[in-house]
Amino acid sequence: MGDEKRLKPTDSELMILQVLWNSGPSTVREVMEVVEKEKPMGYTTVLKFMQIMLEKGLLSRDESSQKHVYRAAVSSDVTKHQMVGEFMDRVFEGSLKDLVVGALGGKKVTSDELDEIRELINGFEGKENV
Amino acid sequence: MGDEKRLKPTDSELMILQVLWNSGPSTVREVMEVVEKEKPMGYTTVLKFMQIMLEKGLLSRDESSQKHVYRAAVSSDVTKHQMVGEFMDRVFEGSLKDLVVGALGGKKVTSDELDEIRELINGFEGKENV
DNA sequence: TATTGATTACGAATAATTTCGTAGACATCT
DNA sequence: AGATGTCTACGAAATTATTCGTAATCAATA
Repeated sequence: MGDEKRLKPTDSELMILQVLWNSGPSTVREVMEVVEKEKPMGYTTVLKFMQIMLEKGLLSRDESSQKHVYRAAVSSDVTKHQMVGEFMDRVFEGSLKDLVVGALGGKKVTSDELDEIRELINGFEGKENV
Repeated sequence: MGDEKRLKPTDSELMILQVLWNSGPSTVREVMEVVEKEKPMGYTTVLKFMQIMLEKGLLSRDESSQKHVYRAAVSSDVTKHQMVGEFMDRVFEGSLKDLVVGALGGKKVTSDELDEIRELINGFEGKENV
């Protein structure tokens, strides 16, 4: 069953994953062009990260062309779920409620957002246990 | 108004803050004894962190006794709120809804927890703006 | 085939974080 | 006073993350 690997992508690694999740399989240059808008970063820097991520198993690549095409080897859903789980443990001692309080606290939230979340919660009711 | 300082306590710094938030003002040894249960760490390591945090303004201390007594200089609420804000931006591109989906996703959640959160959301209704 | 342009591979510099050894200060107890 | 134990200060090693320069490779093309 499930492999309990604990991924903890660094900030830079996460940025790259986000691009691949959003845009699908891409070359280093394509990733770099998107990343650069957010955070200026040389081509070889991005390349290096992606090579490291390949070794770690965060990415896979197609080398059939001279321009290697990378793709995320971990899913957005699973990775983000793991990350929020870790974060919740670390910052809110595992309390989902406190996480939500923290996210809402002091902030202006539109009632549309609240509605959306309410729906989510309701949609979850009933399937608490696998 | 408001100082827009972006705190980003490291993992170790957060652990120390958590102890001080939970236990109140404490000596290095007291903090160390709590921290150690979670993560083995030498006395001088904890001391060093607390000295660094003092410089950064995360802690303040009372030096009137030979055993310095440290206290958190940043509030739990504000710090955690900032942290979850940053996290939400970084991982979920700012979407509160996606954060909640991520936290719930694939997980077993008790209906008590769901109830709590529903209440929270309801309690928030109405005061969306300031 | 030589030149140009883009790519990957590699190694290493820099920076940030974590870790701890050692020295000196201070109090307590013989 | 001298020995012991606990404390702080300081510096620096070790580790992890970020950054990029340089060389080698490959393809298109002049």
